[in-house]
Amino acid sequence: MSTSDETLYLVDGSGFIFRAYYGIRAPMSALDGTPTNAVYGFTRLLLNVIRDREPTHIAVVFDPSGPSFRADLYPEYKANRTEPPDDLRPQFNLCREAVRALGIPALEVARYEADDVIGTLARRWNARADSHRCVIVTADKDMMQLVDERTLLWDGKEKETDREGVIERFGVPPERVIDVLGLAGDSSDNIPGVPGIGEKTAAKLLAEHDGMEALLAAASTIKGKRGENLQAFAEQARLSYRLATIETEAPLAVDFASLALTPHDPDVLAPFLRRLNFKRFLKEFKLEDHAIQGIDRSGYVPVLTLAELNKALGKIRKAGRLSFDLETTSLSTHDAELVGVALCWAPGEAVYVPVGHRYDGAPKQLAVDEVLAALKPLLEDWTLPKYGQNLKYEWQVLRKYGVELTGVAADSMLTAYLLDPNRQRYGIDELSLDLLEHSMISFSQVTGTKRPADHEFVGVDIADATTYAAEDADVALQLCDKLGPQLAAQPELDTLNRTLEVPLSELLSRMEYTGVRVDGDLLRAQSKDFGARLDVIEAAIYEAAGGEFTIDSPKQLGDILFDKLGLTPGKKTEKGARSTDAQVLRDLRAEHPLPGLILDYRHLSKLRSTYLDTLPDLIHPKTGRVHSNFRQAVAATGRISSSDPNLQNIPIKTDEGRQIRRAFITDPGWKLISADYSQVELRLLAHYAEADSLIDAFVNGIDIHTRTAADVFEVPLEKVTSDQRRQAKAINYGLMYGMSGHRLAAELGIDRREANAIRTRYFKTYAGVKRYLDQAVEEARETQATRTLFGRVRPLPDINARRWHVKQAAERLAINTPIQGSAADILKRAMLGLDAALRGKGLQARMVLTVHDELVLEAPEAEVDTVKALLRTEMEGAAKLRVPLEVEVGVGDSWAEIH
DNA sequence: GGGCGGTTATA
DNA sequence: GTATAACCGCCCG
Repeated sequence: MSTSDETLYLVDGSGFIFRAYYGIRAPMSALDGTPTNAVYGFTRLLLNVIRDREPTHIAVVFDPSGPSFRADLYPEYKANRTEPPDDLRPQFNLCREAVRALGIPALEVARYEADDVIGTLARRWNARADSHRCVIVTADKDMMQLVDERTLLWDGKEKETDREGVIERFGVPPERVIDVLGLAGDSSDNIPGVPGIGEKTAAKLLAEHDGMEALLAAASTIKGKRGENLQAFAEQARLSYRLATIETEAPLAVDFASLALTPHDPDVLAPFLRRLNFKRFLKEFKLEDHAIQGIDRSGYVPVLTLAELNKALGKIRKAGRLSFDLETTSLSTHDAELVGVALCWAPGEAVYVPVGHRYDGAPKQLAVDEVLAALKPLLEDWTLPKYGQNLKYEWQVLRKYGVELTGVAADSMLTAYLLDPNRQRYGIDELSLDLLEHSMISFSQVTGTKRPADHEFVGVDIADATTYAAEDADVALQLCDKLGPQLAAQPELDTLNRTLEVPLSELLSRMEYTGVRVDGDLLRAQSKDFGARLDVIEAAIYEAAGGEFTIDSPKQLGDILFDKLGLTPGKKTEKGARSTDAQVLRDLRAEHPLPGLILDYRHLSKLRSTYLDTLPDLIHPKTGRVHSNFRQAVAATGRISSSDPNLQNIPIKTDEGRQIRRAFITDPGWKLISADYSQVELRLLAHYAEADSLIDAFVNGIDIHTRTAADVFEVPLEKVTSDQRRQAKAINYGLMYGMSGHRLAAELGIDRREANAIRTRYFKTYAGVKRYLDQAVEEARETQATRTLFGRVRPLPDINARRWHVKQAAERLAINTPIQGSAADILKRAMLGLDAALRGKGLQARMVLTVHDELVLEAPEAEVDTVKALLRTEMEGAAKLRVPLEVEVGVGDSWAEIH
């Protein structure tokens, strides 16, 4: 075999995990949220070794989990080590996985530390042939005792340590390193050594004596305390010497051939890197598009004839279930035309029915009408369970074609969301990768082009489209099959899925489809007006600043304010720059005219760019309406979010902003009706806390902040000042967010002592609130999760974190999530109840917007009174709490007229 | 063009 | 102090 010039790299695995952990403080996490900073740094090191150092052989050695033989010699050995931090613990095994994924042998020997295994291997390796070299990759100085002519240390970066390096570091050659450690001890390993002797002294003494034993023998000739200690602690020095000695004859059987460096297997490495979200490495290895053949795609068949379609439908009927996915020309449902339908009835068994592929040489396909006619009975059969991913979209497209999808058993996206609402994304690709460990074929792999654009699927080859589309339906089914049992194991979540989220996705599909009417001309006119005002402010800003600059750049603005004008900087931004946010600018208004002008500019500019200039372009030409996307699997608390455009942050607080709501209108003869819950979150707090005084106020319709002020400041209700009410309001809201005393003080503009006094009085009056806050945190600690009134669960992995601020943040979630989440559940229940009532009565009225505690409907004028009554009943009856739920309803021709 | 920091709109 | 979405500038590849 090979005999010359081989180099073995031995990596101190355990040591580098800690170094990577403390070296990379930036938060990083895998797809499932596991922290990965240490794994990343560790993997980077391994890559550096392989790429830059070109080893012929390599092994990574880890410390065993149990105690080493040294603990038998000395029970205190390494007894000073603290437990690894919580966010490091899960990374140990991931690092071992990383080693395996790179095709590198990982070694671990019970009762022998990594040092011993490395020492043993190094000696045996060098004994094989004169030409062999060994490089120990470590940052541990103790390893220096192993250095010789053919063994050197490397720190993983630049520094190499040979014999000269050891003498430089310790003042003694490698063979005397153990003597130094025996005398000086090693605080990191809890090796005692001799009191009063450190490394420098040890080296000095050893220069005069031939080794530690010789020194100890001559101890009586050394004067002073040092000599006394050397005599008194001679045994301790000998013990330390033994502890510090790396065992080079550890019992292990290693075939060096198995340590030869082999190329990694992309089928192993790619999924690992994906799971850990190491995009950088995927790129470096050019593995971005590497597919894992986790799912067999051979069962995917295109369907081009009616006979084939009917055969597939027979299989679906026989299987008794159907997962499907629609391919269309556009993600915007009002523009979407069917291009094909994927149908799957069992894992791996799916067909793709193209109906609209147009390209040179495209085969004749079934007509969309005949396909839908054949599918309609199945899609509308409520006894045939349907599955899919984000069926909210399918509902809309099918509705366009006159098909009313019924009998949805599960939506993989919603199921995954209920089981873990903390995920960042619920795309089918990621769910597949993460939960099925299957990498789906990407659009780019199918088409060779980057991203799907409108109409692009039309030109995709049917064979490719079959793979792509059928896989979507297949994976959705497999996800549902995998997650379904997990959901069923939690009855409350299962109920939420069946009775709340799935029906709601259908309702949201109708709301999106309907959209809301927006007066584009009005917005454009307002934009013009704002533009003129902004021109004036802009000129004044340049005047005040003494020159032109990019006002929208916080960086440039900061330079002007704090350097050029010399104003007093306030708080810092996250990255350490001087903040120019509204709070800072308000505080600076007394110093200079510029900050006030910037505030005015920002206000108008924000409104113009976000609403006035954007909304008119989002009015759909066919409907004259804006169709927002109501997203059901985004907010970890259970709220619905809105995007493209976000209609949940339309201004209301300022008069100028509120004008924008004048553009939200409805059709002639119709009215907008808005209903919002009055202080639903505070009512939930009162309910949870069973706080009598709060409950009493809600029951009797007393203003809750006034009541709180009366209780806390010990004055009669009618004597509460507006300032006291304002303070009470800040407390009530602050508590729901888990606010600190420090922040309360800042909020109220009082000092900490006063704030604490107010806090104390509050908790004395509302002992139940204190009890709730404590209980919420306590329960979260025990269950590592928090839940809403209706059983929606949010895992809180950080609730027992070691790091104070991390734990603190989780505690605030434990307090706030049940409140915000229960409010979200209640609104969702109300939406479904209201929808059922409207349909039951055959009314034309329909929901158009949902804004956390508010519902906006449009209704023919004749229905307004009925709808108002239904809104009250359904919203107030959506939950039975210890306090009544109250709803305020308003009617108008525009959204601005209502509140 | 993508990603991120800073800022601000809402409940 | 909770939950979002979206804009702009700026730096990067």
